Amino acid sequence: MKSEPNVFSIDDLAKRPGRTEPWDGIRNYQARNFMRDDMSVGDGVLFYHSNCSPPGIAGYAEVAREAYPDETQFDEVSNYFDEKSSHEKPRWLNVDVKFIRKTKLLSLHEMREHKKLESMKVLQKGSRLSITPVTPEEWRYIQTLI
DNA sequence: GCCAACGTTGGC
DNA sequence: GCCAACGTTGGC
Repeated sequence: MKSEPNVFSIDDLAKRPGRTEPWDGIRNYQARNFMRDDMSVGDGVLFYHSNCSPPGIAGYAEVAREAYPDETQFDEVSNYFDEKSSHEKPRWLNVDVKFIRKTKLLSLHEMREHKKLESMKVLQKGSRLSITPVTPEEWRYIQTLI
């Protein structure tokens, strides 16, 4: 899961009450569907710092609550407000994410040097999704690196 | 700041 | 349903 560290970093997550935070503000259907369909409580999360220097995986987290309506879509003063959404028919969802631990940064550059990671969705050309799946093989290999 | 690669919107 | 215009992401 990508986050811009100047907006919300792995350190910010560690400081939240219960070390847990709703992963709100997702306004892309594919990313929403990953949360809705493919993420369960206890699933591992790679916390990726994007739009920074250097970008890369900065820590481990886990899914702490399955997908539920994203409150920010109903908040008129929020940047994430969606006037086409309603409590009756919420359009956007989020999971809760819980801090596990920080890691040595596994930079994007370094990730690209590992052949066993070349299939990762997040490394594909043009990949812009802020949430992408990781295979068990990719997960296990990354654990040998950080 | 640039820009490639997407996703979304809306006229037709 | 097509597709041009526009907006966003995020590495560089």
